[in-house]
Amino acid sequence: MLMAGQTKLKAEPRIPLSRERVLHAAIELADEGGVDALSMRKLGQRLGVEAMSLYNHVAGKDDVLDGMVDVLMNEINEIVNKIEPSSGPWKAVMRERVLAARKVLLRHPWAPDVLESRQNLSAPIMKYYDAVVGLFFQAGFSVDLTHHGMHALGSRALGFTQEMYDDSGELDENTTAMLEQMATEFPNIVGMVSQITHDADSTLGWCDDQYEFEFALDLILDGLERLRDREAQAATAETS
Amino acid sequence: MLMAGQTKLKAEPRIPLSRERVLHAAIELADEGGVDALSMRKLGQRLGVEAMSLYNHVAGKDDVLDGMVDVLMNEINEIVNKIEPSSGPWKAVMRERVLAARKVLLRHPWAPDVLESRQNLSAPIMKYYDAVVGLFFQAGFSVDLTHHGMHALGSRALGFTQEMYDDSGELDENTTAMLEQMATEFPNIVGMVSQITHDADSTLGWCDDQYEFEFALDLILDGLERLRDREAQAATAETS
DNA sequence: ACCTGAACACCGTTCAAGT
DNA sequence: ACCTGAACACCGTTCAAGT
Repeated sequence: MLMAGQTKLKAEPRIPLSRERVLHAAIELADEGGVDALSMRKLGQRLGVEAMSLYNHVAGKDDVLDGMVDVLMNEINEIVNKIEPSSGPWKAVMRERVLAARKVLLRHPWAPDVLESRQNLSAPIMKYYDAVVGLFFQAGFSVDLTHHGMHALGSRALGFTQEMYDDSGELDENTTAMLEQMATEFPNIVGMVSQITHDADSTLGWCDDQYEFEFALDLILDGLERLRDREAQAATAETS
Repeated sequence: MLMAGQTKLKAEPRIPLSRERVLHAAIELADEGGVDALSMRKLGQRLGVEAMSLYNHVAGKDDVLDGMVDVLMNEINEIVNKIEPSSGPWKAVMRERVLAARKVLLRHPWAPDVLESRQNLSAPIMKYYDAVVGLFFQAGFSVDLTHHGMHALGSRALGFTQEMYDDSGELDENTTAMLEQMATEFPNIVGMVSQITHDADSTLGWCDDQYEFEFALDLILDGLERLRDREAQAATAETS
């Protein structure tokens, strides 16, 4: 007899909990506040439920993190698999794939951290790497060179590298004063930074992550291609 | 009057606490049990003191982690600075430096994690990078190319890369059976792995981290050198 | 100046209890 | 079958109190 009143009072928590809903909430939480903001208690809170209820749909926090990666990788796989492997030279295709994956990853700042922290052999990740390996094969790379290439690319194959130096720092009058102080201690770095910022129009944000990523990616892909051609050349020389 | 008895009873905790002693104990703890095993409470326990006493010598846990990195980097700097920059071709010198740094890092499994987790601009790290930048300059690299080269190397300049795939896995009869199952889902990876392990003498540990690291390092250094030479060639062509 | 104990605000996870 | 509340064993850090 109170049914009407009940549905009116709280219409939100009608959708039943599920593994998928938990994972999506976890991704939202991490997108907003970073991986540190993700706790089982906050996750439960966001879903309008006690933290302990989550354990009915998820094995524990590790399982949540693994699941988040799988959701993300499925999203990436769906996108990169639309790229036709024979739509152009192998390098262009590889580039397009990697940069498409990167685009997705950039929307999820927690992804590099989480990806690197786990021993990752889940199906969606394997599926991704399998396609990359396949692309090398199709381009005539030997098994060995493909293997080394995968290692050389490392996390770059997925579209990211953990940046060691965050140089998005603004160069206000404070830091420029500090630069002079540092000039004696780190003459080469200071020389490099000051010359680059002087040449550019803007003094802030003196390097472009995207550009640097593509530079290194091309460096590696070009190098691998050269090794492939050298290998092929050596093989034909042997038979002649 | 009880002094003799006191010194006999506990002779160990005579050395007074200090920032340095805290940091070295932290490194020991992390070396043994990984970074997760490092807590302020356990750190205090190891030093025979209440956790809260540490705060007299250290600002907090973040400061401990920063300090650990600095201790490590000082050790590395001391070693790599013994390498004479003009003792050979730039690439050989760079290689030797990077691999020497790597050797130290390999003794501290927590280092990659901690290094990547902090926004690192401390003096010992800057000192390290400054020497690398200096080496590029000395080898005739332009400011821009040096800059891109630093980014391309990334954490590799320090001697490590966060491995995405840990393939030290042993291939026992269990996993080989699994491989066949996976063959349909990940044909390229399975093909690559099986062929490589078949060619090699041993079926376990089918790749050598050190070899892969050096392969990628050489790939990048070779690529950078080629770009440097092309730049120089373009410059002379312009003047003639 | 240095160390301590109790306390606070958090964690992940277990378990018996509820419906 | 699913959710809850209390509890356990941990965190980092603050603060008043001791010496």
